[in-house]
Amino acid sequence: MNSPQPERLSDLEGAALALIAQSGEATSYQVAAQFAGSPAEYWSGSAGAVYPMMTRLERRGLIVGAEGMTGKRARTVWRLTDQGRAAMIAWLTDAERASEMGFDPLRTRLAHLDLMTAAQRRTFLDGVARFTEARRDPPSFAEKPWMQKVQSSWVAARLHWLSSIRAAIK
Amino acid sequence: MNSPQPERLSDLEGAALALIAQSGEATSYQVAAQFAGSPAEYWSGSAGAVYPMMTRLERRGLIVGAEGMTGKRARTVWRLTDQGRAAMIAWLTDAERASEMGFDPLRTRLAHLDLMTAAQRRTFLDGVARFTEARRDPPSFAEKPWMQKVQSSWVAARLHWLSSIRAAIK
DNA sequence: GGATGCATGTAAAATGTTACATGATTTA
DNA sequence: TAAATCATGTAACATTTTACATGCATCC
Repeated sequence: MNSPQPERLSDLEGAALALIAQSGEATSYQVAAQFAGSPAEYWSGSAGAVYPMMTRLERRGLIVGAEGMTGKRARTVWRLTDQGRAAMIAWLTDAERASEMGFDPLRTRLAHLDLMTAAQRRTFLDGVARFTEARRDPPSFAEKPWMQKVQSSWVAARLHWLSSIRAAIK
Repeated sequence: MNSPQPERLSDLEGAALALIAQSGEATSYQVAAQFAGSPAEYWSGSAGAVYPMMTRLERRGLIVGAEGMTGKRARTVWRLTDQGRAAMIAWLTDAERASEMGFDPLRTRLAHLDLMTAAQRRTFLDGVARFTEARRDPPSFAEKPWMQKVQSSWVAARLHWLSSIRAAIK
């Protein structure tokens, strides 16, 4: 008796709605800039992905745009509709989805550690540990001090994982 | 003085070459089945992604196909060329790429924990811990016992990360 | 011997990347 | 005021998803 099944949000869409919710409103450019500035390289934040996505979200009734001006320049400022907020919260609190493994470039490679020579393996694992360590303090998070903690404990957990692996293949 | 720049492999392509290297040869179907059977839902292993990718890899000279038969059915069996093996090893041993954050559905949501009510937050974090715990022993890895260890220590690291987060937001 | 699932694909549509265009604003 | 950068997009292209087609093998 309710509408056909309001297609579930992709993670890019969910994250975009969440970003709008954070400040109440945002332009496509601002959303794209947030993605681009994330420490996760996965989120490219390219205009070609974000601008069309926003008009899709509008068509689905999840956001509404207000035509505005920055100086002499036209622009659209997006806000969540009630539907959009509900969809965002459903996406955000989906614990099952949140526990999926996602895409992990390290894990993908670990599955093929046996294709490396012993020397390559050593160099590789050392290198990964060094690069991971360097991520402890990325240049973001000015306004979210607790995200600093999320980040640094992510690094700690990864380094711990790496040493378990070293021990296991020894 | 060397060729234009042999475009770098995507992670899907790198992983496909590595899968072929594991057994020496494989059909597109077998590669797709490996992706589909992975505990990481990210790798869909759909035919529409894998079959065309294999012909792309062939055009790039990284694999060669031998026309064969299963009973009365035609099929193509792929093997790595020397170039393909070199490209695969370069992809596999790239420590910098391996240390990227990739796409993590949990981390993406943690960045917006402040949009949840306290009760939602509790339910969410409990749920994630339960679902993560359940991944300790996935039904794969028959022939790679050490991957079992990689998996279980991944779970341990994640649970540890989760409890750091709980402590931080308390 | 019909239904179900395995194996090999292709086609249409959605999504994302890369590259460009264009005007406004800031900076040197 | 010229050059650089910010802001707002669009277009062409590549990739991936979803859905379908088709023939073989197996099982009931």
